[in-house]
Amino acid sequence: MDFYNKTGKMALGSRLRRLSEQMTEQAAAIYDLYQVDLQPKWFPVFYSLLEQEETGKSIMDIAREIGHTHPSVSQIVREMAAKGYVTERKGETDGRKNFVLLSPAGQALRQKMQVQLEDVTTAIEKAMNETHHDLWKAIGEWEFLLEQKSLLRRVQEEKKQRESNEVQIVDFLPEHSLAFKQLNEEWITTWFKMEEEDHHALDHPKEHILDKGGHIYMALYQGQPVGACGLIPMEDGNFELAKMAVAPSAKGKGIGFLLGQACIEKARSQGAQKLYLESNTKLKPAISLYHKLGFHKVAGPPSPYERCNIQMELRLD
Amino acid sequence: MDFYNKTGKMALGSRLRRLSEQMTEQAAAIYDLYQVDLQPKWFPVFYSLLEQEETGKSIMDIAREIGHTHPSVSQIVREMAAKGYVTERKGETDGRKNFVLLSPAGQALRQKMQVQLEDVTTAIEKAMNETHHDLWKAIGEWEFLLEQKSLLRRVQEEKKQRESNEVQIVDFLPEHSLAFKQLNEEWITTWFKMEEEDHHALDHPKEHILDKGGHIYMALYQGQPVGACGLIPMEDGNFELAKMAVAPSAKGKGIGFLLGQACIEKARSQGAQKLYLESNTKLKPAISLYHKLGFHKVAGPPSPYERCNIQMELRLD
DNA sequence: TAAATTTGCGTAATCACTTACGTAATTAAT
DNA sequence: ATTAATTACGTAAGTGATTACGCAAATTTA
Repeated sequence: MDFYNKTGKMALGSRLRRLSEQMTEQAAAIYDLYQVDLQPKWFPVFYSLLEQEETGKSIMDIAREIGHTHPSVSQIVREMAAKGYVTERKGETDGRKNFVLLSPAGQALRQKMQVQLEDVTTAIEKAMNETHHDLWKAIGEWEFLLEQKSLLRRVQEEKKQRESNEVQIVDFLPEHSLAFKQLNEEWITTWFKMEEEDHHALDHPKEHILDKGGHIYMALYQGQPVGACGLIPMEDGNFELAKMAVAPSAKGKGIGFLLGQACIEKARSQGAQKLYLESNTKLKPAISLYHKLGFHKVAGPPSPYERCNIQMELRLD
Repeated sequence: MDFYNKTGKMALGSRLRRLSEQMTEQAAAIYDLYQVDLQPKWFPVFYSLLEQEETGKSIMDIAREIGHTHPSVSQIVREMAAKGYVTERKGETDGRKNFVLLSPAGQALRQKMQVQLEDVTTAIEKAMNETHHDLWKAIGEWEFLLEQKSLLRRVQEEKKQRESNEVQIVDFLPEHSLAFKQLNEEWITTWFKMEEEDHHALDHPKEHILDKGGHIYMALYQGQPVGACGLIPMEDGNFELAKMAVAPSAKGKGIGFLLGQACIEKARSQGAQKLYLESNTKLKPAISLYHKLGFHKVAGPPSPYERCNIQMELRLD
């Protein structure tokens, strides 16, 4: 297929499907050649039953083993039973189960298939010797890769990384005032309600944060402010990380992490030894972000905010 | 999938199918992630249309390019047209054709997909870097292999070779008399009718062939006689290859070839310089077997057999 | 120039799976 | 000891491809 040389890797799925369909079609002809009355789709079930257990295997056992869904196995078993190759038996201790066993006729098929399986195996192995890249092993590796981390997850990570490269962390400017307020109001009102303290800091960031020796970083994505985070000086010379907010529409770009990193660096450069923060355990993603940044839970001084039920800190030395 | 480590290579088809199904499922989720309103199955068609030709592409053009059947393309195009991503136009010079073109809406999708395609490609390429065996290239190689020679053909060859190892070529014994006659009668009566000469040779092989210095080989498969072939001395000191017969049930085991080889060797050891035979062009497989054995067409002396319309010979020196 | 064959493509049926859903049996939680 | 959740499995419907078939247009052959 020349076509797939042009599309590139993203057509991997389509390409695989085409190849597998070709092979299944050939398989049917091969069963014919050996006059084995077995449909290719039965093969995994049949093979699973060869490993004979006295009591047979339940539908779910087989499904799990061969990696199909149970309705698929159920249907295949019904078809095989109609041909007399398997017998079904209700579970004695567990009445829901349906134990499937190869019948004598099924056992006879096994004999007949023996030669076929050998021929097919040699044919495929000979073909494989003509290739440089081992399809069999490659499939195995991909099954493993996808089990570890789905393709979706892999693409999500790629997206996140690309987008976070497009995120700029900049110092707060007067023109960010409105965005700073809105971003914070948004998350506070979705989870809690605005408190007295919030209004002070959000309406007058210059007076309440910057002029007191604090700092504010803004995150810009495609030029638009989509995140904010403040450093507020504490009495002991350290800083509190506060007013961290990211627009919901800009989630998944690693913006919180970038803002956090910027703040940590700033605090360190200001000679702080610790970074402190207050949050709420309801905010799971936030807490896990703080963990990722290196914060850990501490028992701190009482907070002026009602919504605070967890306090964390990060040692900078 | 542990299971497929037990089944061995013959489950290659089943295994491929499972992997491709997993990937297609993931693909759908990925389109969702980028909010691209495109079904994974549309991808090959869509991609083919990106390579824009002013006039569009006909259904068959697309089908051939992406390696699907035309009904599949036809249906996908219908679905895409319903969403407004493509426009259809009847052929002007050829009224049967249906030219498909990406609509402006389709063009817009292309823009939107650009980033997604890049992310997916990098994700897959990164995953591929974690593997030792290149799935992409392996698939390409297999597509090529199967195009050259189908899996069925490969298995057939394997079967033939294995079975021909189980074929024994033995000298004629009195106990083979009946088989010798029946094997020959069978093919003669299916194609022609028995002639005077046939009865002589088949009823009394000893007198008409062996005692005159000729020779007969029998082919045994699983102990049963399934083929025969005679060498009849000619006046010029050479031999005629005749009475070659193989049971229809034993076709495809290379028996004819083995019998032919045995006869050729015998003739050579008897000091013959040429081997001669008479046949009929209706018997295509036989003629091609003779060619494979090295015979070529000649104009020989008139034959006593009515059914003879081709004469061949093989030089032994 | 008429008849036969080939080609393009749409519709319907089929295939080998899947999800969705329902029922009954078993196990866990309150 | 109920109630709730889980598990086993069957049936029905859906999915993305395929073959089978039929019609009409175009091309080849007689």
